[in-house]
This record gives sequence, structure tokens and C-alpha cells, in this order.
Amino acid sequence: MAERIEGVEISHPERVIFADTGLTKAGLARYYQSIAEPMLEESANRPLSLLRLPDGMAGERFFQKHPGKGFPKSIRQMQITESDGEDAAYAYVTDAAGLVAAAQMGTVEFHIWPARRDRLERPDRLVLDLDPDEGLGFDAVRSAALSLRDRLLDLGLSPWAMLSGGKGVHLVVTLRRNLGWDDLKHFARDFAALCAQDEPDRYTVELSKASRKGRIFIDWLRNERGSTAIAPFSVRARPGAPVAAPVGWDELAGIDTARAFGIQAAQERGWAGVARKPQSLTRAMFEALEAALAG
DNA sequence: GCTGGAA
DNA sequence: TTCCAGCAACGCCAC
DNA sequence: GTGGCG
Ligand SMILES: [Mn+2]
Ligand SMILES: [Mn+2]
Repeated sequence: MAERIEGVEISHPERVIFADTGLTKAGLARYYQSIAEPMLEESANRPLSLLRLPDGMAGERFFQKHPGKGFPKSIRQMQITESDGEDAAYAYVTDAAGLVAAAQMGTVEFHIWPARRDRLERPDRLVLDLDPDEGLGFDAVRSAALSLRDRLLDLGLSPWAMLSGGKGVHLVVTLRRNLGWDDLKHFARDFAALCAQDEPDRYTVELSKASRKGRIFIDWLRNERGSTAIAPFSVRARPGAPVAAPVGWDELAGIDTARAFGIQAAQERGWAGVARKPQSLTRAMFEALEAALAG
């Protein structure tokens, strides 16, 4: 029994993707149809990496960034020159049909580049991904997010926040597209290093497992050409089908988990309480970071 | 979920 | 005809 | 150099 959603034929619409919540393939497709407007505001026209689970949570999963043959036309394709100098096809979407078509292909999670298709060498998102060590509670993540926000405000930048749907929080500064990848990476690395320098018991910028006890890894590596981060309003392939949910700063103070919102709540919330004004990383900000860093 | 090559 | 593997990748760092 | 890592 096929079912048509947003013009896309959904095979096995009653297949259960999340056994714990009962969310079916058609339910997931309908979610992406109805969340399309707020989701595409941020994620349209960005190169994508898709996390696909064609047999649901019980089956295998794999990332896919190069759209294969057999991808429908509503999942659009563009050529991007990779670091090895070779051109490769990348997927992006522009409309609800593209999101639904991806769901039909088994996509649960959408991961986005921090740059848009029309100006790939001018990223427009600075992402700081807070990854707590095992055993650290959400209260530590929340206070870290608020603390990093204060630091950014001191520099003259106003980030917004997103619950990852897993254990962490993302801080995002929406950028004017006036700098390149090297500058963005440099800024993100320096900012994270400064946080770790000032509060070494609280933060680390090293991804090595051993060096990471009881601390929060500030993952600044989301800010490189070719890297991706979970898209706002993407469902996560985790128990309970949590959603990566933007939250207002006032609201964050009263939240006690990074997987607070599911598909129903996400649709009701949209971008409420979240401000995404494009901002610039200025020379003065780079110099302030540089001056404060010991090494 | 779909392709392409191997068995 | 059925079976099965592939389906991202990138800098950093410990070894 | 390889491997883990996110
Ligand atoms: Mn490639
Ligand atoms: Mn994370």
C-alpha cells in the first residue's frame, strides 16, 4: 500500500521506524512535510549529509552525502570541488517535496553545511557544539551554554541555541557572508581554546577520549568546509524520536534535557523565541581572542 | 532503498 | 535469479 | 604510518 505525501509516493507507509513511539515511515514523512516551512528557512540550499535508516531504528544506518543513482529529482544535486580537487555531486533541497522524498529514501536525520549553495566559500553559520562527557548532567551543559553565550556577547556576538536531541546543545551565530573558511575555523578554534584556557576543569577542545574526564568538549570542528551539523528540526535517530529544537535563551533556563521536544512539540514551537540576526566576525573580535590566548 | 556486481 | 556490499570524511592527536 | 574520534 503506497501513500502519496507532498506528491511523493511513500512505499511501506505503515512501516514502524521508531518502535518505542510507534512513529511510522508515513508519519515521519508527514512530519517533514509539515515542518518544511521553518526547517527550510535554515536548511534550504545547503549541501546535505543524510543519515538513512531504510529499515528503521532496528536496522542498519549509514550516512550519505553523494546522492546515488535512483535519487528522485526533488532531492537536487550540485557539483562541489572537494579538498582533493575533484568534483563530486552533493544533495540539497529547496522545498517540502525534497524533505519528504528524503524520508521516502529512509532518511531520518538531515545534516547541513554551514554555507549555502550560492556562495559556498562564504559560510554563514558559526557552530559551537557542546558535547558533554559521559555522566555529565544536562545542568552542566546548560550552564556551559549560558556561559559561552555571555562570552560571545562580551565579544559583540549574539548566538542562538538549539537542543541537539541527544545530550548536548549547539550555539549558533548566524553570520553575514563576508569571511572565508580559514577565518571561520580560526575564530571557532580560538574561541573554544580560550574557554578551555580560562576554565580547564570545565571545558576541553581535545577530542581524545582520555583527556576529557568530566568535562564538556567544545566541538569547534563543525566550522570547516565539508563538515556538517544536525539541522534544526531534524528528527534524531535515537530512542523516542527526539527533535533538534531551537530554544530561546530565557526558555533554556527551565529545560532539563537536550531531548525535551518531539515531533508534535517541534511543529507547535517553530522558531518561537529564537532570534537569528546575521552578524559579522570583526577584526576587533579576532584581535581580542588573540590577545587573551596565552599560546 | 536502490544500484551494481558476484555467486 | 538471488545475494550482498556500498552508501561520509577530515583534521587532530595518541599510539 | 595506522586508528580513534566527533
Ligand atoms: Mn567524496
Ligand atoms: Mn554534539
